[in-house]
Amino acid sequence: MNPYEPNYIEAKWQAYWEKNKTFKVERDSSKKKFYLLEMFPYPSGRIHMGHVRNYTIGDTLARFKRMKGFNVIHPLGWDAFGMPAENAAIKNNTHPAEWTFENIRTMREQIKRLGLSYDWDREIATCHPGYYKWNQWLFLKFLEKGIAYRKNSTINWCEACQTVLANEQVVDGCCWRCDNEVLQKQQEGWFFKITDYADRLLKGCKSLAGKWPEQVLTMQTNWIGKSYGAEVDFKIKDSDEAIKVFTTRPDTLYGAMFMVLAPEHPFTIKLSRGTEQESAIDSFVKKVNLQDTIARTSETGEKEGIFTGAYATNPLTGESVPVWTANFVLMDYGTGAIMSVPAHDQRDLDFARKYNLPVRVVIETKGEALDEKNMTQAYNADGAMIHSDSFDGLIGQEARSKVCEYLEKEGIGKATVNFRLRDWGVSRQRYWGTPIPVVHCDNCGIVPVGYDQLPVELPLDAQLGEKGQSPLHTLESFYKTPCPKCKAPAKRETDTLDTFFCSSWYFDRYTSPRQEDKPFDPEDNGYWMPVDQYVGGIEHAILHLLYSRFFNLVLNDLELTKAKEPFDHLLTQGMVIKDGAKMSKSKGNVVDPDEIIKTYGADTARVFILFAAPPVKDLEWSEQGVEGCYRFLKRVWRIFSDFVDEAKTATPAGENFSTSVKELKELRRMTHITIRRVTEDIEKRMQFNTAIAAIMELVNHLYHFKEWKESQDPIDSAPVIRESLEALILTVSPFAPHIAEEMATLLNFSEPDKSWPLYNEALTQTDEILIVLQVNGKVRQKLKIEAGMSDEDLKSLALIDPKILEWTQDKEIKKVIIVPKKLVNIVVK
RNA sequence: GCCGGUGUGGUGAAAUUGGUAUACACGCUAGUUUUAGGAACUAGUGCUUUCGGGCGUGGGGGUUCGAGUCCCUCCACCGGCACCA
Repeated sequence: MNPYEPNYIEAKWQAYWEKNKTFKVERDSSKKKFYLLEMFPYPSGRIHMGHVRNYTIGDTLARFKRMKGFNVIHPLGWDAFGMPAENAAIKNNTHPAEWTFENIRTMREQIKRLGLSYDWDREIATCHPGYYKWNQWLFLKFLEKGIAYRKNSTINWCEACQTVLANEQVVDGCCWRCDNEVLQKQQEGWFFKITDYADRLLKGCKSLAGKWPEQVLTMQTNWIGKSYGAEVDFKIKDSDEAIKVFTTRPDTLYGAMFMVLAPEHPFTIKLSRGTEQESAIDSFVKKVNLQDTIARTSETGEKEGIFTGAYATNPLTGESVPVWTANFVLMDYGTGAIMSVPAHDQRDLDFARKYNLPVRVVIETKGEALDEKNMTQAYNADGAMIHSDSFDGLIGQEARSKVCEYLEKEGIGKATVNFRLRDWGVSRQRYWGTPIPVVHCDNCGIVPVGYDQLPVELPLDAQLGEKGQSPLHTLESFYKTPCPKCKAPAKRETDTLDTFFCSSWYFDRYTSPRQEDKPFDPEDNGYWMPVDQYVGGIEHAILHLLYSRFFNLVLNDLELTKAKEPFDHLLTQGMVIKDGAKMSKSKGNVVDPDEIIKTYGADTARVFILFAAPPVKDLEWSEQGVEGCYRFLKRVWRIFSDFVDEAKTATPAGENFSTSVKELKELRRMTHITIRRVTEDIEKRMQFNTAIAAIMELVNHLYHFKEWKESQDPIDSAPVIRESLEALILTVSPFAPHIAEEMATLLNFSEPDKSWPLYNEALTQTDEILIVLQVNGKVRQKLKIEAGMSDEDLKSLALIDPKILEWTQDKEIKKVIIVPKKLVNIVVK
């Protein structure tokens, strides 16, 4: 037979799959569905190893589930709007659309060379009007529902990208995309009320426990940042107004010795008027405003503050407390004002010491009593309340509840919760995105574009500004439009939507990608959703994965979708590493997938990527490792070739087959053990590296079997060999589908033969089992015994074993522990 | 600081329920074959040893007949959050 020629085999099968639309699926309520999805790529130019890893993991699972009889939907599309297209367009003097579609063409071909089982009829590109029309449609629904709203606020601005960024898109004070420093600016824009969904998003996190990586759930939980506490009113002296504070420690209220307002708090300026602090406050506020927010909110930043000149009343002690303002209090968390309890909060203590403010201990410590005058470490653990009137003695949660009850009764406060999560800013001052479908009219204000007027098309004849400014702002033919309501001349919104909008529901669109009258068909969506298994990088732990969960809840409320969560199971794959660093162009350590495919074939690339590390771990690229996998596939091909003639016409050994030849029994056992191991490794553990290792062992065994057979008089082994080869082909097929298809054809498989093989438990058993004999927990002997031997017989056998006797003679046997089918441990003294 | 994760041969890794530590692969060594290189095949490969054995899963301690696995503690590295009241 011919040598293994991956290029020939792979081209042949890829053409076959394409021509026959092998992986096209339709809704079929008689079949159990499985939705397998990988995070869709940004068409950046060419695919990289990270993509290959992502899609290989997904494809292996998709193929496995298909063989298991599921109706598997496995789509791919393009996250096609976004900045890089604009940057490339400016650099190469082309148009973002041209650049994007050219990249899609290139990457699509590359992806096809990997032999991935996609239903290409469901392909989408988010920059296509047929897709973004529905972005706009959804935006209008959000507007109607009050989820989308406009406000003027402090926003994150990236000067390099010339656009606003959402909080989730600021990483360490820098732009997530270009890594330039992010500035704060006052600007009006569109926001989504993700904060309204904070609690439901949090509850969802709990429901996903065990199905999503714990790390991702923890990150989302922290990002949402729910804290339980109380809102308390501190009456301003000589005024009817009160300052509202949020605290997580109402049990320390008796120790609140002063208050601190954020410099931006309206009361900061207001309270200082008419006091001697007036001008000092003005210059302090000005100074803090000039401070960079990132530096201001870093823990190492110097705490600076100043007295406002005003006093308020501690509602429980009735004492007058001075009201300060300081740079470390943030306007957008809680109420923008805090009560300071220096004895029980480190920041407050540092501040009190710096400005000589009083300290009072109101929580009893476990160890040494605190020294109010000299303490430098605040005591922030729970403890019994002291110096707190009738509350004395109450501890922790109970203390906090009792204080809240009292506050509520007196009408001066209440128990409340606070979130760290902020609303999602979605306006982008960019060109290559979804136009926001509203019109600004001098008479009518903000007017939504009619549903029948969608899509508001992105003009393709626009010229990008030199610095990347969006041409929409200056393109009259785009923005000049009559008001949809009063028909007077008006101006279209020229900002576009954050591209994360597109990726927040694309998985819904896949369920009916060509639907023309709605974003997707509810029946299709109800059948296919949720995504059963989502595969992607951890970098979207918060961004895309949180936004999508939020969208899904809104779509639930709009009665467009039913699934409670969009992604039932999530697998976050590790990075691809070479020479100790993530593969990247800037590090110059990239390996081109095309080159690997050309040299070794896609099957080798796939097997290596799955074999080198479990999916969740980082994967170290190794050319030698790739060669090892190539060698493995060549070994598979060769052993198959050696046996194919004998096996071609045979009926595989089945239930009723029996033989007394030890080697044949052993090969059958190996075959069935392999099926079991591979099945469980894929299905229960998603550990493809050990699944492939198991197949390697089967192949090694087949070589040994062949060697044995050649040294014997001819025997009829065809049914057993056939059974083994079938198992080999089928178990290897999710990993290396091309070689598997080729071998299946050479063995004349029929379609039903291609379903996932079952193992026979009885055949995985041996007649003889190996028992480990231990003395005091140390291995001293290994014994082969008959499988049916009783514990008693085994014990006697162990005790008279000469090797064991060497260790037990002259010693008292205290105990003998027998673990069935595994070991005997003799405890001596 | 808080939360989460990781730590096993020369290397990537395995050990699923507390039961033979290092499966599978890479590399290396020797051999067969080959004009050579390569490839393929065979054997060996944790450390140590007085050849009985002893030691060995980041360090220390504990529970147990038995610990890579459970508990305590410390160290190193990675990731996230962080003046969040």
